[in-house]
Amino acid sequence: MLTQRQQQLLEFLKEYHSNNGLMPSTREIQVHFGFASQTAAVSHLKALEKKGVIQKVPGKARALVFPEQLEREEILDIPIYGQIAAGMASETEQQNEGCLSIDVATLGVPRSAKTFALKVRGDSMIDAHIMSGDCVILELKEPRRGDIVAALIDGETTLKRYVINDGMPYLQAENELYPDLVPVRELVIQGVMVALLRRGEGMVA
Amino acid sequence: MLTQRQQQLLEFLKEYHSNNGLMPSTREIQVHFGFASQTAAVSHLKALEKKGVIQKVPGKARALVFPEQLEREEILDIPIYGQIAAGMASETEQQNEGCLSIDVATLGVPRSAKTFALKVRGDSMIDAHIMSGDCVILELKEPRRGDIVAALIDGETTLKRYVINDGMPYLQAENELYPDLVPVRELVIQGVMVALLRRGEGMVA
DNA sequence: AAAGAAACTGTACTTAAGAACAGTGTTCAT
DNA sequence: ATGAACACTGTTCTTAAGTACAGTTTCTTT
Repeated sequence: MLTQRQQQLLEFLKEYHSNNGLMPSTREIQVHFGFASQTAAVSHLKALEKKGVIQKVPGKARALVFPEQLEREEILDIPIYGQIAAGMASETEQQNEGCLSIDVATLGVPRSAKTFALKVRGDSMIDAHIMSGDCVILELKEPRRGDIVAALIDGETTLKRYVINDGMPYLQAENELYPDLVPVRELVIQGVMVALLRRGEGMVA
Repeated sequence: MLTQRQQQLLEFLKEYHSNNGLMPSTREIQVHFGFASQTAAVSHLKALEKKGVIQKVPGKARALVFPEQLEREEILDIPIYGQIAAGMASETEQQNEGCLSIDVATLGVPRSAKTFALKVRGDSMIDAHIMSGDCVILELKEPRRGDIVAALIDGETTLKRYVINDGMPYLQAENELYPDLVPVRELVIQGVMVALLRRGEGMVA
């Protein structure tokens, strides 16, 4: 569909945008490709627009948009706080072990949601099909019964199911080998699981 | 950290950027807030930059960037082709049941990777902890032994583990209740699983 | 052989938009 | 009480950057 040259143009636009967070001007395109005339860049952009891979907003500067970009909701940058979220509530700086960037619509959370992620270690939630190594995305909100939550117990964060029995909240592991019910006194819920991301080379069980 | 007014400014920037795919000019900010002077917008932007929530590229038009945006890799828009990918190989238009937008770094795939997603139905891979309703993200590439793949069998796409026994490729379900080995003749591998996304309200098992 | 798209050159014009500078009034902490 | 940050007004200047139009050349494709 695109010619070779047009492909090159598009690639440059993507690269420039990715590096600088904004679109190049027609003259910047000109110098990048070594055109003697600015019009070369302009006509290429027109061709790209006609083929629908970019959109131009007339009259405005650097006003090129990728159509996909417009359809996206806001991208959330979800910090990964590590396997053990100990110190999260304290003033200790949470170590940021990278970031997950996901569209809010993809996650299915409200735009205003406060989210963070934890890497699961161990198999205490294996019966809920949460594996060691999975990234669990949590939202700061009130848990409802049956939710899977990250809770602070004895200075360590664990993932458990939040259940209510006779009005009393309990935490429950999803693995028969683990202590079935954790009675709850000083219960600090750090977040409610809203999504899970598993990634990896082999996806080997 | 930010004053009320500065928060309003930032929100406007985000909203405008989300809607238009580019940043507002200082004069657009001016009219939006009803300032009598363009300088009001300029000084607010300066304040926001000093506080580190935006970056300005001097001399360039509409050249405001959110720092998070720069750190992100390219965002992939992964189409969801539905539960049954029948017709994928044919010329039938793949129905696009939405999209997942995720940073390539978050996924851990090369920028050039051709990816798509399928919604899992059924529990044939439950022993690999892939649940019904999960979104499986697949890449178009050659499968290696042990990979989980989407394969076209009898006009229907199923998720199976790709194993090689005595040089012969097999497909294997990850559920004891299912036919254990699917002998392979006309094997069409549609994609290799590279990630999994589970989302939902209750995350109830 | 003609027509059309693709890939440019060259020049000129207009405006969108950043930048600079000199102020005013308010609040707020030292 | 005094400087400093905050939240503006008003004016001017400059340039960054889009737009328009008239060509040339080289391919295809019909």
